[in-house]
Amino acid sequence: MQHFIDVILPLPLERFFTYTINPAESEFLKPGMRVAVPFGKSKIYTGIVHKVHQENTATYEVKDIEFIIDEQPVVTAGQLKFWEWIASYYLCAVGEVMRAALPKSFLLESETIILKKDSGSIEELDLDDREYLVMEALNNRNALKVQEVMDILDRKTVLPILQKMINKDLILLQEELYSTYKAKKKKFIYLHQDFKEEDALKTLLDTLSRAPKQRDAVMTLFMMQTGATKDIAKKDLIERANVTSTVIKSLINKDILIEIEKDVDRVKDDVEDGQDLYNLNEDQVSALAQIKSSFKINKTVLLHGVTSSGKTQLYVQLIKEQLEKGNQALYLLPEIALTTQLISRLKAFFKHQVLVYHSKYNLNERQEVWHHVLEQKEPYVIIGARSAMLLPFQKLGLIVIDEEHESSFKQFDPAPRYHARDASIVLGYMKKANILLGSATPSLESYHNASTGKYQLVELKRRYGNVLMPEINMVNIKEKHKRKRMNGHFSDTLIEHMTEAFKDKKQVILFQNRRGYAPIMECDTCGHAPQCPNCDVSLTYHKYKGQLRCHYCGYHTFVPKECPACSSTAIDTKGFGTEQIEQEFRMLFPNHTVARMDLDTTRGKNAYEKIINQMDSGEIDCLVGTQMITKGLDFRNVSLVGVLNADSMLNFPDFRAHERCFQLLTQVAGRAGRTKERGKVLIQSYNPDHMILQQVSSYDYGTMYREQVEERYQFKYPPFQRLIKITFKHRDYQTTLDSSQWFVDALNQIPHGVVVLGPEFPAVSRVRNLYNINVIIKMNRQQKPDVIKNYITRVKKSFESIKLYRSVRCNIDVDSY
DNA sequence: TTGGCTGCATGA
DNA sequence: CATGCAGCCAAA
Repeated sequence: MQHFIDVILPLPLERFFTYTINPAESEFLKPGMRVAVPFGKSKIYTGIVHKVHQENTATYEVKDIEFIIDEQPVVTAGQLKFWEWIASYYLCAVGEVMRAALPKSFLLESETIILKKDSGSIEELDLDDREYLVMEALNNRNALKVQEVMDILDRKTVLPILQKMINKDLILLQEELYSTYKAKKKKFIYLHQDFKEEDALKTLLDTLSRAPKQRDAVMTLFMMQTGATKDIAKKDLIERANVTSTVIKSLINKDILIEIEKDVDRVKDDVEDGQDLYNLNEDQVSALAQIKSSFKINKTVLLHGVTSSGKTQLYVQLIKEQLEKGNQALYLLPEIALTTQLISRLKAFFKHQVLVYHSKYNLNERQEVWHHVLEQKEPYVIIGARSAMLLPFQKLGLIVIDEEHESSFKQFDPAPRYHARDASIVLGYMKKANILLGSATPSLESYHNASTGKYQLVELKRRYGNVLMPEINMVNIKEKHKRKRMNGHFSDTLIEHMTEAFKDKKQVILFQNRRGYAPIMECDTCGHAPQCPNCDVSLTYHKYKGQLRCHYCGYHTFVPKECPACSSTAIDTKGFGTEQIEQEFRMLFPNHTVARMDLDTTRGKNAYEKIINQMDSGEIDCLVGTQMITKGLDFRNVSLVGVLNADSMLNFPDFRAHERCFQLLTQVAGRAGRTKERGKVLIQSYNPDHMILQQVSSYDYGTMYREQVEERYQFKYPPFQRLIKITFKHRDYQTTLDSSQWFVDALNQIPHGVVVLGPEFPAVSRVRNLYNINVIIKMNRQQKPDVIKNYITRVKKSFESIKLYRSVRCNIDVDSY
């Protein structure tokens, strides 16, 4: 009997691929193991075994697998099921989910290596120019990758040349599989066997009396060893004994000390001891009880707690109980809220039971976390951004989704375009885990689910320690302009309050949801505004760098001295961003320090942390930032938050604009006065009477919810309807338009009256030289999503078989937020 | 997604 | 006719 396996490959292909294996392999291989398989003419990929079977239905010649990578499955059966759910719900290939789920280091890559065969002098050989170049390069480096040959010869098709060279017996190809994973090594120091006895040690110390530093080192090592359970790291020894590494080295040379390099487990390394998380207050105790009773009947809970009401403490309690039961817990946060502040607090509480998983962590660390979760030697709490839900959970008891309203839980590009909140709720059902959503400003969807009884709503209405919610006041800048009370973009009221705050040695946060100096630079004479050559947007002026930048594609040029259209030198800017606010601040408050926090200033690896630390230590008086500052930052000494212009957020052409604006402003406001004294928030706006702003200032989530939900109902938006967005991209305008129109026409033949909107150009209709067109499909809750999704998939398949439209890229985004 | 194959335009 | 490039299609 023949044996086969079906394999998932990390490619955007619909199908599994079948390979032959021998009976022993068939015995050994289990779903979830990795195998290296040949695919295509020359490639080797890492695949995941999906199924081991004996059914030969193939009409083609089935290939053998290359080799087996794992002893044990690295992917659980539960994960495979979950992957398939994601693929079918979000309309993508399982392979794409696999690629998103596995740490990159799990995917071995084949790279064809070219080796030099004959060591004879190249001058003697009969070579043409290209062969000569390749041979010369091989003489210098003796191994080349195909990619490097392409670079050397500056052309794409090198394989025929290489083939010829193989035929001439000049080179050989080596298919090499390699893993990029390298365990972190650490050097440890041990005392040589001979000196373990006390007498021997004494004699040794005597002989070292003329080398006091070496003597110290040995003494210190001996002291560190006594009573210690762990091995002594070289670094620690050097530090403790206060000697240089040369001292250690000479001791090693004398065979007195031994140095051994060992793999250390990054994850378990270095946990600092810390304090307990404080006790719960009355409100929290009752909220906790409510949550637990809902969990008993397997109901998902939405925890609506005002900013700084101590939601985290509840999470910690619930997580603790799970860990005590020996379960795993998953704590999802938006990327940006995963600060060291929070992680170190949790590490202090849960010690080594905390695992952190997000994109800032390097591959090796992610691989280690994966193995820890899989092997579950201990109950762990995994704190992570959206991709953490793809870990190989075993006994998952609890999923906490904090800041559940955050749109960054949704992955946009590339596929799978999943929403981590929604998908992890499904994961929770599959794993029979309790689910807790938390937010100070819940998304309308979740709140709607709570009010229809699908979720249980639990509220925390007071701040921890009974600190009052900050007082929010509006500043009408239309008025202020009229009365000439504006100083740049600062109203007199804002300046007054800032001065006061600084007098009390308090800090201030200023919020402007736009980076750069000014979003538009415009010629006063002819009105010409420099545009991005690749995208359909104006370039943003960055004064500090003297550049005009495109925020969509990263294009940048120098600022023109005169208008490129009419040569006038009267060039002005429109609008303002964080950079301009920072500059105006320096003029207004020359004696106070300011820092800016936005995408531009947090590029570097630790830049973000650095700003937070400076803010914490009080080095900075004022922090100017974009929405980056709204997420989970906990500064104790901020008494005032200023929003420079709330209007830009209200006038966004998106059905979620008002909800977002409410959430954003409420969250920024929450940064003020987190301890004892009541904080203040000033919101500058041209429309201070706008509903949303009024609701923000009175903390009226309820009214906001009711009004918005009514609008959503009226205009057929979520949570009443499901949205699927299809985006078409192509460098040619007409092709994009035609192709999307074709798609719409095909979709309109869906029988059950699904609403298809578009083709529609988005606000920015061209990005990176590609035209973008959206088509939106709306379906109501009665319609079967599976049926419609199947139909969409069918339409997409026929779309892709049209020659004319083949080069149009077509992305399907289910529940596009 | 990748690579190779096909077909076509280009150039000596 | 060789070379180069674009578009198409299979991959197990």
